[in-house]
Parts: sequence; structure tokens; C-alpha cells
Amino acid sequence: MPRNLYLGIDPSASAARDSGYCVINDSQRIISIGKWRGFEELAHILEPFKQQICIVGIDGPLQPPHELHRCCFTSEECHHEQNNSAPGRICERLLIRRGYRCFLTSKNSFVKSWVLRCFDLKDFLSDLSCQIIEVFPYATRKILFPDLHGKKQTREFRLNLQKHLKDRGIRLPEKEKPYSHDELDALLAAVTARLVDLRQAERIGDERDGYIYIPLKISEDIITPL
DNA sequence: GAGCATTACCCTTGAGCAGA
DNA sequence: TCTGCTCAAGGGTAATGCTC
Repeated sequence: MPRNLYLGIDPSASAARDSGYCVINDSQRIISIGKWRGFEELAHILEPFKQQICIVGIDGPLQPPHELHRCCFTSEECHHEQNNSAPGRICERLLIRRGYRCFLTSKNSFVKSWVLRCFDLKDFLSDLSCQIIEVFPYATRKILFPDLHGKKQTREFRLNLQKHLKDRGIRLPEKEKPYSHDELDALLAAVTARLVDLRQAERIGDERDGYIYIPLKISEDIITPL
């Protein structure tokens, strides 16, 4: 069976809240898009596709800075410290330097539970035997749709993003309400994963702290309309 | 009016930028 | 140099809208 599907995931901090997922094929057709909560539910959703998934793009850190460990995000008594004066990972600092603001993965992050769940998600998906990469939908959005502005939570912004995606040949299944920002971020994560496979993306970071993948800035023909 | 779903705002940390 | 502002993402919560 050919591996020609790309999975994007936008995880929330716990199973109590909705996370987003999206599966697209090599022609950018959306195969499945929606929400999930527990890992078991996600596994059930992915069951029909798992043999065909080529690359998984996750919107979240897949590893801590090299001087920190998992315990730094679970225990208040952990004594690991970043000796480096700057917090976060190299890849995150490079993104900020390029103008793509992001949160730094550090011990005093206010979203430790989300960081930890991203690590767990990577472990959980390792059974898929495909490439698992870290992506940053905000940067993908900025590169592919530089004229798109606003706050992603707002209804107006999401409708506008859907229109931009449609103009680029990515047609979302008709729905009464606009898609949630979780689903749209997951879609952008899947789009980034496809671009990685097409060698139209670059990786930022280093071996010790990990890499974040973003689209190359060749924009117009990155996504060929259908 | 009750109950539920949706929306939008505020809070957190930290880097970058503008202006005093 | 210092201060204040902006804004990344997720959680909490108040406000709003809709259905029964």
C-alpha cells in the first residue's frame, strides 16, 4: 500500500479539551478532518489510514531543551537547569529571530501539561512507523498567506483563512459552522508535512534541541491549485 | 427561563521593537 | 538604557446566542 497521506495534529493540554487532526493526500485533498480527545480515540480515527501515513506533523514541542528532561515538566522538585543563559531550544530562538514569535519550552512555561502531552503524543505515534516532525502552523500561515492578519480564535479570521486555503486549492468539506482553530492548525500542520516530503520546506534548529519544519519562502507555486 | 454551545477576552513568559 | 507595548498558545471564564 503506498504511503501517500500526511497527518497534521494540533494537541491540546489534556483529554478534557478538544484537539485537532487532519489527513490530506499527495494531491492536497482532505481525506479526514476533525477533533479528538484521548489517544485511544485518535488511534481509532487513524486506524483506516495508518498504513498509508507518510509524515506526521505535530504542532508542539517533541523534545525538551537538551539540558532539561521530562521530569522538569512533571515535578516541581526537579533540579535540572539550563546553564545556557537563554531559555528554550535553539530552534525556537531561531524562529523568533526570523520574526515568527513562539513560546519557549522552558521549566517555567505556563503550559507544562501541554508540553508534556506533546512528548507523550510523539511516543504514542511512534507505532505508525513513519516520520514524525515538529511543525509550527503560525509560521506556515505567515509564509503561505502573508497578507492574512488577525487573531486565530476569531470567527472572522477562521473564515478568512478558509477562503485563503480555498484560493490555494485546498477545499475544506462543506460545514454549517467555520472550522475550529484546532482543526485549521492541524490542516496547516498536514500541509507542512506534505511540503517536507516535496522538499519545499526547511528545518530550523540543531541535533541537540531538535528541529522545527517550516515552508520555504517560494510561496506562489508551493501549493498548486487543483 | 433553563440549559447548552459558541465566542471572545484575559492571563501567563519572554523576545523584539519603538519611543522617551 | 529603560519602559511599555505586542503577540505567540492553551486554559479559564464571562458574555452572547440559540433551542426547547
